[in-house]
Amino acid sequence: MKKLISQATIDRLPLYFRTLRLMEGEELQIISSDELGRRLDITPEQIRKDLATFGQFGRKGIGYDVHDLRNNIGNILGLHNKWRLAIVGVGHLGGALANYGNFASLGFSVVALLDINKKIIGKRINGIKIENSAVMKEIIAENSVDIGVITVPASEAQIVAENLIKAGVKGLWNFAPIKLSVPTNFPLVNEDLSVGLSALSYHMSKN
Amino acid sequence: MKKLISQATIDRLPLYFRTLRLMEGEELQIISSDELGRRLDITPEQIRKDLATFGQFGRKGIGYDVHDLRNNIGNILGLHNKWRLAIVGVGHLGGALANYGNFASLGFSVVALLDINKKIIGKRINGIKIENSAVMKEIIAENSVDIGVITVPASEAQIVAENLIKAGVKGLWNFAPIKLSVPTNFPLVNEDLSVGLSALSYHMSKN
DNA sequence: TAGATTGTTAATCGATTAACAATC
DNA sequence: TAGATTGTTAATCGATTAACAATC
Repeated sequence: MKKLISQATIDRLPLYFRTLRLMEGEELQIISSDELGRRLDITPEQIRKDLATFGQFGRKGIGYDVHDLRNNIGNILGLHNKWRLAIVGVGHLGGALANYGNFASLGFSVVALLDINKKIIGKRINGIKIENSAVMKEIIAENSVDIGVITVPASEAQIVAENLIKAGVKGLWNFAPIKLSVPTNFPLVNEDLSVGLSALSYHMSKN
Repeated sequence: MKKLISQATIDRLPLYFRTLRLMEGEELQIISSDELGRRLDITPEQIRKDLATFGQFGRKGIGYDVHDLRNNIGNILGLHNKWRLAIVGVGHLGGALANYGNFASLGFSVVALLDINKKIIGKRINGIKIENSAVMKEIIAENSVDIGVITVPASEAQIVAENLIKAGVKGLWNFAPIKLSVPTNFPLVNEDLSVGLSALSYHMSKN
């Protein structure tokens, strides 16, 4: 009987993780749910409830050990896994992600780049050679890729997703603005920039 | 007495909008909530409920006119506004967004680029000159900028946000991984890529 | 008319908030 | 001890799902 954990809770954990890391940098030893909540504009009750989903990490009357809690949340999120990414579609966005430094500190590294554009195949970004998508299966296997990053046009995204799954990736990070069909429970996260931008437009229009 | 509309509903509207646009391309005239739901993996009840929040757009026994509904949703989202964007921080991500074509079709256009790096000030991306962030106020005013896009490092994001608001932007689209403090109800949308990536890590770790 | 489909009310489900005993 | 703070149960709130009358 699997306990179901809400997506809202899972999406807050990275915020806690990041803030705790900042606090470690500030040499803070102990933190209360109250202070953590103040920094993130999240109620302390919400934080305690989220953490209680996974165990008991604090001490009554005291608070949470910053380092321990950061470690525990990192483990819950699986950030110790050193995930290996392949980016499919090395256009502007794919190229930007290949260069983006923020993921490395969370344990993610880009190990392969794939495209179908002959003009850029063979070029290198950050030392990584852009390979032909036609040999995706081999590249994914050779580089032990865990996560496929989809930054191709929407029209190509579904077939790329299927090929990545066939090639053996364990999860997909999709930037193409389209609903992908994947096997039930296959790990997939969509980063749909136009949703956020449209929501911003909505809120601005009301004012 | 303002009726409160859930963020979940607002975030689904862009999905409806996009799908309806595809359907227009397919020359579809009429669509049911059932068919629209099938394409997006959303229940037809949910779709009807979302739409009912804003009015009555369908015909009983018939369905929705694809073109009309697309237009209505576009109006609700404020996509007729031709929003003008300024990107602050022209690194890899900022540069990628400056080149990104998907927004233009939704009515957003990038009209200004700002950075503090002397090495890139004066260069052009897509014909737009990178200006010095020191003259932000003037650039924002001259170009009638509506939306500030924050793609600077997290350490700079708060001050950039404050400067953009002072300069007169009406909304912020923030890519820096940090909680920004802005005036109550000031339109702000966060695109925190590390949240999605961490959630993906979580789901992959469970398997 | 019979079948299809919306718009809306009612029922259910799930997430957040409040309250508080335990305990440092 | 008194004050602080967690972990957890109960209460509330809000969002989704179900049901169905209206109607094309």
